[in-house]
Amino acid sequence: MASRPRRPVPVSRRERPAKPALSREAIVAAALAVIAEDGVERLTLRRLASVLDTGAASLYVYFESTDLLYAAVLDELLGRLDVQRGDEPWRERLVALLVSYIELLFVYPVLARTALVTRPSGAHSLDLWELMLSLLDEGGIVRRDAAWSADLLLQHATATAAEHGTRSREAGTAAEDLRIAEAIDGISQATHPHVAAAAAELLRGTPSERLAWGFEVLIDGVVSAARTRRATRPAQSNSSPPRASRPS
Amino acid sequence: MASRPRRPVPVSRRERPAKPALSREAIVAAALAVIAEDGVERLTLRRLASVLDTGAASLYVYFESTDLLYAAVLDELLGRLDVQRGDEPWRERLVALLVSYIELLFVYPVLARTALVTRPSGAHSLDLWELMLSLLDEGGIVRRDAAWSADLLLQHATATAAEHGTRSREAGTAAEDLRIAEAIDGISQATHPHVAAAAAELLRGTPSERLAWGFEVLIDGVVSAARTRRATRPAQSNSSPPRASRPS
DNA sequence: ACCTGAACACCGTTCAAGT
DNA sequence: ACCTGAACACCGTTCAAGT
Repeated sequence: MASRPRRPVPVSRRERPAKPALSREAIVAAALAVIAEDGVERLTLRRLASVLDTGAASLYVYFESTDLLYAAVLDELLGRLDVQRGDEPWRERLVALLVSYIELLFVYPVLARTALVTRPSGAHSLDLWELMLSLLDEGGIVRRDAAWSADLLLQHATATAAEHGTRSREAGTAAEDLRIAEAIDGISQATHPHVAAAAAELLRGTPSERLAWGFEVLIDGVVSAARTRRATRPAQSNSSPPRASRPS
Repeated sequence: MASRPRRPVPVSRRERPAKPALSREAIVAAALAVIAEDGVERLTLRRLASVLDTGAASLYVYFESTDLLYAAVLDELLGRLDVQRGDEPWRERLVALLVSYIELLFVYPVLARTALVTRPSGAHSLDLWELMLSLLDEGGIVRRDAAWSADLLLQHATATAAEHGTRSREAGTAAEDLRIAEAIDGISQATHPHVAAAAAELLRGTPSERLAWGFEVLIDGVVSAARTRRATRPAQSNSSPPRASRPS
């Protein structure tokens, strides 16, 4: 071991190229390495740039903002989603897909929070949407409802991951639980009878029980809404109204 | 919480006292002033401290973190929520309440994003929960479902405000729309037939149409789930399982 | 066109030293 | 206990000057 130099001095062929060429793919790959090494909270432009042996400014050639970078990283991670399911009914497969999605996001709450605002639009997100829409189609949900339903289900999953994932990871979880418990203790039976009565229920259930319940409720709602619409408005027009304007 | 009498300002020579005493109330009031003047994006500890003529460190005597401060500010804003409704049926009043809530949060997307992680637990949030639970009770939703349902409905509203409020306010909205339109244009009919077919539907509808649809679906789901549970598990135990453990 | 160092304009939080 | 200035340890983004 004495003969082995601690650090390979520059040779003609470097084993680890000091400076890989920049590209969207290389940046995303480096981001995954940073996440694996330091956790997703440490994924900043400066940290990422230092791994790539450059300055943060260089990354702006490939991504207009950190949010778009995060979206690309999440899209890459979505490629790891295990979506293959056998011949179960559509509803079970849909729930399984959503659970996989949320479990993935749970590990990266920062990405979940960004995804709420800047949705990934890469190839793997497209695959996810395709699968969700095909499952809803299998379930007999009409196309218009299917599009909005997929959006609703994904938003629910993303928001739950953003909320829950963060809290479970931070040191403040115990303090947060205490704060909520205190708030509940202070509830007056006289002024807030329903909250007082429901307090125990609010804290009840495991996260996965609540998650499963939430998905069932959403899917029930989607099925029920689709049924209602079919019954009351069978001749719904499919012509496109003008592009949606956003409320100020 | 009874309405506090307007603070009798001691008539001194100063029109604007240079240094009001610090307190949770004074800090929240100053935060509302900062928001009104500079917008909610400018609500930082440093900015807030400068309005209060002190250093940011002083605020830590009253709030452990910015998130808890934001939660207190949002709770105060929830006091402005117009919740009085006449004798409409529970469902209409519930939707109206949720729409009011979301319209409020729309204006303060930063607070909405924080509320997703650190829920306000002040007096006005308690009032909101009380009203929601009483409406669900009126709708015949059993207690356990009511608690989880209120949570689901509020999370949906908060997440929608966090997502949409931000986007409509930022300069990047047009760029974001363009990005999505481009992603949709690039969809292959061969590999993603359902997405291609649903693309138009995905962009359709005004925000308020989608919002209304979402609430209807959620409430349908809640009603449907409650009905199913009543039918299939009438003798559900109310004993408390051990405190929920969070998935790692 | 791509890349860079340096600068710009900020952050939240902690802490020793006051009162 | 409350308050403070200063420091600590960072941020994302822009821009002029390179190649």
